[in-house]
Amino acid sequence: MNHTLNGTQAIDRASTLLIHILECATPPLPSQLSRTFEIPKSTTSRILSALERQGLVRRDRAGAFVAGDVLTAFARTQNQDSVLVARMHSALEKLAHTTGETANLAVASNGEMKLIDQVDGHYLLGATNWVGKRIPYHASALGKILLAYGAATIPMGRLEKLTAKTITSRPRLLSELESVRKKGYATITDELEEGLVAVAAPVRESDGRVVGAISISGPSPRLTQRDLAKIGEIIIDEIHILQAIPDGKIGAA
Amino acid sequence: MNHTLNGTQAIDRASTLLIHILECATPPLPSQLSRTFEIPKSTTSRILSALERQGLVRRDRAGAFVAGDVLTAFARTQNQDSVLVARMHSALEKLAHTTGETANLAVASNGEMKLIDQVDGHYLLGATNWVGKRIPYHASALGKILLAYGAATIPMGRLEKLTAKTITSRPRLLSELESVRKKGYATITDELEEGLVAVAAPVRESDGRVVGAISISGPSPRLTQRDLAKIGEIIIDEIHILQAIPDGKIGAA
DNA sequence: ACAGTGGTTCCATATTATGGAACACTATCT
DNA sequence: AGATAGTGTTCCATAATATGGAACCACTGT
Repeated sequence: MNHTLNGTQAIDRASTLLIHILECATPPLPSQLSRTFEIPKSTTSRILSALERQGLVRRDRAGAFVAGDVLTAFARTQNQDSVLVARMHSALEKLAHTTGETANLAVASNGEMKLIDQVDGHYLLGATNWVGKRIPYHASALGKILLAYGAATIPMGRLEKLTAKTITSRPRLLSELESVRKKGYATITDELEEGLVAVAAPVRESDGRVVGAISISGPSPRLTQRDLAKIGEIIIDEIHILQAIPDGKIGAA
Repeated sequence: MNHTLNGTQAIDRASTLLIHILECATPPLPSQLSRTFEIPKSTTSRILSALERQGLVRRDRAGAFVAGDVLTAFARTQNQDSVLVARMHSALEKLAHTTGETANLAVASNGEMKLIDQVDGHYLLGATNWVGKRIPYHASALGKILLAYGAATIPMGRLEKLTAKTITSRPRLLSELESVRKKGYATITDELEEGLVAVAAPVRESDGRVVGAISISGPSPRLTQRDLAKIGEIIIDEIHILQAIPDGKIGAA
């Protein structure tokens, strides 16, 4: 009975059960899981015990399985974005309006950058919708900010070369980050995509921690290096104004 | 070389890797995982491929591992609470003020009820902090509401008997839910804890879907059945008033 | 009291996961 | 350029490990 070609029957079964538990609206009992996936009672029980021991699943009062603490904790870390979006959206709008270019808000999320809000400028040629896209740290203005201020760490492994101008050497990236910290803003020129330039500045939590970044990006013919520098300062000012407003803690759990 | 006493080496190793990936700030490469957990390269690679195939993990551009789509989707479903808390907090405050008793807000979350906000009344004897506590559907007023209006489904397995008065028979629970729908509110009397009574009413999304419930609870000597009925109506009114206010969509991603 | 359902533990069995070796690829150093 | 070190994947013989039937408890509801 060679079901799977590769040697991962146990892990495949465990994963299937785990995923089903996560996606199921009403927590399944061991017996149901056993029947649904045609895995013998005893095996099902053993797998679930293992997952439970690791904290990936948990039993509710009735013995049915729900997501475990490890996963709920993970979920919490993922979704602290909406507050930031709400707080910064007006800044994005104002920046997009005054510059005419596209404004973006990004946060560092588990290794990759997450773009969580965008306001388009009034030009026809401009950045397309980036929200949800995955963009590498080292080739974007937003990413350089997050790296420079410790909101993210330089990823392991190769630094992917996206264009001829992309920074792929670690020493060069480090010195670039140093200069970002000196200026207070970060720029890219053709490093992410040919003809695309951008400038970004940090968004801070009330305790000073950098938790995100805001950028303005557009085509290089329209934005000179001088423009970028000027816009960099404008972004910084705009964020400062917003952050002067005290915001009480919202929400409970 | 019998490492584990139970027969779950593969699952244990896979879980360990998965959890490490979720908790790691910077995504680990296969080689690092292999070294950290002293699992041979080949085995590590095979396990990671299996997890990737299932969508539990994903590779970033550099080949390092981050949480997969299944898990990020799960995270999204978990945290849509904060909006509701923000919208309903003032209602809780008003209810706690007018009744003097403790007000709670709950949502249905993956099988178990999640209490996400609470405002205490002015009595010294009252409900303690419930936020974060896990309370079964069938023995709480909030839970009965969520069940009655389809925001949650009756859990599989036994209905735990918490006190002598807890409803533990499924037919009885069904008829109770029927009567809840007739009245528009739900009550409990000594069913969750001896001497504790509560009344709850549904919170609806703009499309009419019930997504949560608000309750008032206190000691039975202070709240008669008549009081509960009256408060039930008050809660319903209060929620109606708030929900008349239109709320624009917030946030982007 | 008894049948029925659900869950866990046990243990002999062989299926399945294991890990060393060989291979392929890329960047860094000389 | 050529050499080297570090990484990731595939292959395959081996035995360690996961498997699942059966026995055993525990609990309801009839």
